[in-house]
Amino acid sequence: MAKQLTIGRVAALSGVNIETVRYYQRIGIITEPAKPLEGYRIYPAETIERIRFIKRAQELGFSLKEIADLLDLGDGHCLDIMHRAEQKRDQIRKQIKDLKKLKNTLDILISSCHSDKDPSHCPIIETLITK
Amino acid sequence: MAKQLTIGRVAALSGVNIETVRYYQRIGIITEPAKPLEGYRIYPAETIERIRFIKRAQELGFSLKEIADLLDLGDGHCLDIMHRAEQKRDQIRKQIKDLKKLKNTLDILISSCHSDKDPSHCPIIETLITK
DNA sequence: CTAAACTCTGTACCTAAGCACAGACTATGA
DNA sequence: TCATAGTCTGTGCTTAGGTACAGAGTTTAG
Repeated sequence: MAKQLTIGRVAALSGVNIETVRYYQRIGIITEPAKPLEGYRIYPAETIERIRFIKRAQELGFSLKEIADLLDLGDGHCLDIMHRAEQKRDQIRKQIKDLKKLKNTLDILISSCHSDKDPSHCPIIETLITK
Repeated sequence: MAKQLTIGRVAALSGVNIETVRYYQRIGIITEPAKPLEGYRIYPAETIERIRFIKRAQELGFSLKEIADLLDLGDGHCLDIMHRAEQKRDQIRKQIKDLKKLKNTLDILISSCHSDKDPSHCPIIETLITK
């Protein structure tokens, strides 16, 4: 019998831990094949594609929940998908903005240390305490 | 008897949930006063300052673990504190860089949708599937 | 004095994205 | 044939930062 796609092979071929495959099944983001009366479950090759899809979408910053939505959209209209991507981009934009503000604050605090010559008095701690 | 600082007042005055105070005690980031033989625990006023410190440091992007370290540094040298702040700034810098890259990728994908006139074929899905 | 409000203690739950493992079963290679 | 390796099922643990009780005791305001 030719090598069938059991769960371990699916995991190896898609580059994830076997428990991750099971986890994806539990949360319903991939389908668990029916268990044959004897032997192990056999997976269709598309499962591997699907897991790779999930992993790449994760790299784009999508959560598994969001990816589930994307997958439900299935062969939906390009406009829908684009809309999700735009929302995600807006989220990321906002995150970048917040982080820049944070960095700015830290920059100011750090440079106030540089200009301070007394080692026992720290402008950062000062700022954290009084406000 | 004048109003004593019980846990509920500490929480109210420092602007956090009462359970948050208990949580901070559990993880050892603030000290739980000894329980008197009768009555409730009474907190020193410094506890309020400490919680405010923690909250402000959180706003600067520090985790509770990192804040615990900061607090352990106590009246440490300004240079040490500055060093922590610099490390945090570097982390944030990297985060910003990663997010920008992500945004860039999304920008490209989104604009490829705009230029595509077939609604049943989506360049984003295409990109996620094939790679 | 009594009811309402508060505290204490311990435990369980939440999200997100998995990882670990025990015990039973099954398949495969030599 | 038999050891090794893989699968199945169920459950519990992880990080981070909390929140949400229940049930018992305590304090306080009216």
